[in-house]
Amino acid sequence: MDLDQLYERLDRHYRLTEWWPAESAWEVMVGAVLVQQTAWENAARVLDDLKARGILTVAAVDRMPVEEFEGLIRSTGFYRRKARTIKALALHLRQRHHSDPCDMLCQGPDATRTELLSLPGIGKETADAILLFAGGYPRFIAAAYVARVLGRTGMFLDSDYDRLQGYIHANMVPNAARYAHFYALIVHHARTVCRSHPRCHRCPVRTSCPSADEEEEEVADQEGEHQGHGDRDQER
DNA sequence: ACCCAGGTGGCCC
DNA sequence: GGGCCACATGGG
Repeated sequence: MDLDQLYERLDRHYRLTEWWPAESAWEVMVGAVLVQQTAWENAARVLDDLKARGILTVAAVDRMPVEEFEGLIRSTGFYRRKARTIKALALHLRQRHHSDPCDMLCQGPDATRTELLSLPGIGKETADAILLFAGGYPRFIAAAYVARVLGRTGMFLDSDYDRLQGYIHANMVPNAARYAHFYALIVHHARTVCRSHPRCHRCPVRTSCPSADEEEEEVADQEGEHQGHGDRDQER
């Protein structure tokens, strides 16, 4: 199995229609920070709240005291660090790019990436998410989920960020829309099926996966989806 | 009461 | 170059 085959099979199986809803480059940037080590639903709630308050703008965040912003994003976890990161990003955009995210992005992927990585709290993954989803540049996000899925299928066993990203870039046509879609498929697949404890019995690529665990009991086979919490009567 | 979540940076060797 | 840790809330 190669990357294109994995992509086709995940696409045919999951049929995702949207993966990073955002109405502006700034919304992508804020979302990329808020979603760090957090479920997307938590970040999305905060984004909706900021939007409803009319403060999902560079200028509004830039003017706001950091303590106030912390309170607004608290439910996404790591809120002190994330608040400082987003404030630093807003300050950087005001000082260097007329508070316009697109003014930074239009410099091109390499210059933009260097600037993003110079900011506290923005690492390779967050920078590449911004480049891909806000800038439309074909940079694949070599997240932990990607390493897990490609590792289990045996396609690529190295989880080092740069080497993993290099593998994707070298083995897939560098098309931003395709990268974004493929990334979304892998994230969805890793969260629902290829989890820490994988559910191989419902995996669309199990016949091509050397890690597939055939003898998975059929417990949750039907769509019942009751999470029983293994909390049965303890003593025998 | 666990484990996991669309990471990053600091410190250690 | 890796391994460990703090950062923090929310959901299953």
